[in-house]
Amino acid sequence: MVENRVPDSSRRSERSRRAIHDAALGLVAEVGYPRTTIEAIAARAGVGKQTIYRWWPSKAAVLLEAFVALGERTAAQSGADGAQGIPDTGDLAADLKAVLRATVDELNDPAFEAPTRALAAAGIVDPQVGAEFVQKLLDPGLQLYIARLRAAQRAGQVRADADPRIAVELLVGPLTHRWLLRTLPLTREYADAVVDHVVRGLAP
Amino acid sequence: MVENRVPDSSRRSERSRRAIHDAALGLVAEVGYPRTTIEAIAARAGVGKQTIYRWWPSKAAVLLEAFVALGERTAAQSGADGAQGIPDTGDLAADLKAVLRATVDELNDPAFEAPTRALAAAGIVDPQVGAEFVQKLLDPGLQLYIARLRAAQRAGQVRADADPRIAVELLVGPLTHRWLLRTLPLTREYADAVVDHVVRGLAP
Amino acid sequence: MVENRVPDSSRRSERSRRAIHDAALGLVAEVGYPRTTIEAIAARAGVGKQTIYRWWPSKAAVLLEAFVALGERTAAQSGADGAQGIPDTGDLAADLKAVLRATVDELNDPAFEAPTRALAAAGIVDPQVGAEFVQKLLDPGLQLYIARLRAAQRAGQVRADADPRIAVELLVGPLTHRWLLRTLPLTREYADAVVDHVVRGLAP
Amino acid sequence: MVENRVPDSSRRSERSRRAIHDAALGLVAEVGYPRTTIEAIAARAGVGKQTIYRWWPSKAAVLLEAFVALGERTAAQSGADGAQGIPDTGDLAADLKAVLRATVDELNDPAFEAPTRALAAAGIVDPQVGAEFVQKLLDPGLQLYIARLRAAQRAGQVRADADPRIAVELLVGPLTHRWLLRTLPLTREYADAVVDHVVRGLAP
DNA sequence: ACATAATCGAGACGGTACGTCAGGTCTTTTT
DNA sequence: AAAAAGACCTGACGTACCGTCTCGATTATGT
Repeated sequence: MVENRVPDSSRRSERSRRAIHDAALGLVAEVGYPRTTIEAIAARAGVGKQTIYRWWPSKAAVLLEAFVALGERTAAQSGADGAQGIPDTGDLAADLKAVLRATVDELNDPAFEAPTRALAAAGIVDPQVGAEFVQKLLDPGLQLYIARLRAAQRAGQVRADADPRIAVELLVGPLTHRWLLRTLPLTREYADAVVDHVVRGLAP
Repeated sequence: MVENRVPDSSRRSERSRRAIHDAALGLVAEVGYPRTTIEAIAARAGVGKQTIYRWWPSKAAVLLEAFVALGERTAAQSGADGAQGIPDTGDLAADLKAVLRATVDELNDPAFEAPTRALAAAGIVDPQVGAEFVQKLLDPGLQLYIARLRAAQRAGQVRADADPRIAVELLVGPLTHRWLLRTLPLTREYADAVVDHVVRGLAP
Repeated sequence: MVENRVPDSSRRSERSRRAIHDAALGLVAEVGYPRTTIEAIAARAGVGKQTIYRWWPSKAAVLLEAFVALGERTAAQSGADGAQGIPDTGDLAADLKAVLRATVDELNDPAFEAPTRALAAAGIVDPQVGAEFVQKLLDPGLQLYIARLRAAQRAGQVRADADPRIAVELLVGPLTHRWLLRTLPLTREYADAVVDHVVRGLAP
Repeated sequence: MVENRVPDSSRRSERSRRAIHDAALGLVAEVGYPRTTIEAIAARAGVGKQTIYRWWPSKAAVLLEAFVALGERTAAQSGADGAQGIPDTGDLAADLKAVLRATVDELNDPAFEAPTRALAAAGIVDPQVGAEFVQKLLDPGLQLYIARLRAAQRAGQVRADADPRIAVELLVGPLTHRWLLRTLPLTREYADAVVDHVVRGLAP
């Protein structure tokens, strides 16, 4: 008979969790993901190793959670105003360009780049991690595009038979491709070009 | 003063190199990339560890070379006829669909999937590896698309001001996105849909 | 700034320590000292290598401790009666011969010979090891001789101005010399001859 | 059937042999015996490793030969006058003290100490090496003592029934003991004390 | 208010793999 | 044929982390 000890999460130390998040993010930024070890995270967080193993299944899971938490904190701080959607000025191409340019800037920001790359790579190899990565980090963003595209559809700017989920990938896929594989530099001009092509393809 | 001993590659054992390639590919297929250790590769190849460290900078480099060599061998075997280009039946969409469907099948083939994912992930994290990955594995394929798109341009089926390099990414990016991040299943239908959208966007 | 992590010896596993002792002694007896590797000791003891590196500075230190522990166990077992001194029958030469003959036998016993030679050799080269060797294994024995010689001095059988510490070396040095350097076979007769000469030289 | 290739020693390069001797002695002096590797000897001597393996069975053998050769060169240089024997002034004790004091000085000379200790230790563990060590380095010296003691016997200063070979060991053993095991500092006074005791024991 | 039970920091433990070093053999090219 | 050079297989080195485990020392309820 297996014990299957399930820790009592109501007793969990919030203090330790935060310390672990911070240590993980700090280490990834400083020495890179592969050299960020659980041992080092524990040491820097002033925490026993077991405390990490008790609550997370893998190093990637720790970093993923830390990253999500960071995102939430940042979002909560900057936007008490509410959920940031994609603006709707009526000009679909312009709206998409505005958002994708911001995405380009973010992807080129070293502070975001290192952990994001690490998580993406981990998710590519480990489906478990990948699923969480997509669900927690990627999907929320993509939903906003879908909403905006649906609005454009209702406004008659996009063909009615186009599947918005596919349309998002037409926009985001090329950007991701360049960024992940570093085929060519990821620029705002490139984002604009992608939007132009895609919007033309979606026109009624 | 740095020593930087450079081994004499003219004395290199071709026998060992091949054995290492085979061992690396075999192990990745059997136990997966992360559990493929240099120690195990050496043992299976009947080779000293030093022989690996002497000639390759990392596990990823070994696998990459092995994979490229495998591709070359396969190509040489199947196509004594010559370089496989993308067919040109005059119908751009149909031609692209044919090739991308084959790509979808390949990406869904477990035999190819494991090592390719591993290499892509390694390349995402390590620019060195990434550059080689792109140059050796990705680019040759992309060049074929570019050639076909240029032909279409000359035939007046594609807008003259469209940049073929960007056009390729519009096609390949979305596929890659789905495959790498596993957002949704990668199907032939999806490939067709992508082609349709992109070709429409490229039309004069 | 040096880290110099000192392990907490109160948490040390006595089980492992004993297993390591046994493995070390066993291996030295079976394959000899130079082919007794730390790796093999760890494997045979069912212990991680780090557990050895954590507590001992060198292979020689392990063997030395194991040998001393063995000696203590043997002594505790055979002599609950108490400390074995050198007998004092009143006849100094006879008493010394009795003990030195036993020493000769021990040195000729293959079970003792191999590890003792190994430790002696290690101590000759490494002063650290040598000091411990002398202190733990050699000195206790020599003290007994000194005590016996002092008694003989008080009994008027030895010149009052003779230094017992030097006298011991006159006895033990020649034996050690033959044994270590294998100049000639080490026999009981030789021991007797040495005693005779030395006792004559010490006579008042 | 074993090949047992015996190299043709008439073709041997005297140049290489000397270079190897020098390299071995230099390295032992600089980094100590254990860290003197065959690889390093070959590199410093500008010689292929095989050249060493071809002519010597072990590292110890190389050093031993180098050391003997050095001794011969030194002897040939200083004493064209002839073989250095032990002086015979008629005063046995004084003559022995003179020689043993010189020995003490030599043993305390760092330049001699390192290689001698290394060779002694190697010989203690490996009988092959030990035999050569005794024969080439130790015995020649001891023979001189034996000759001097026989002369003293003839002169009636030493008991006729004393075995000179044993007498030598009574003299040399204690010195060796102290030096090898580092029980106490090896001083000229100690040498004198040993001589006094031994000579008294040998008196008729 | 306190007993009791789980979490916590700490870190020793059995392991696996790392990347390096050297050993001794073998092959190639030079002398 | 021996020698210089050095690649090769082997095996051990000492280190870094892994994930598990035990050990007091805090908490943090729940009676």
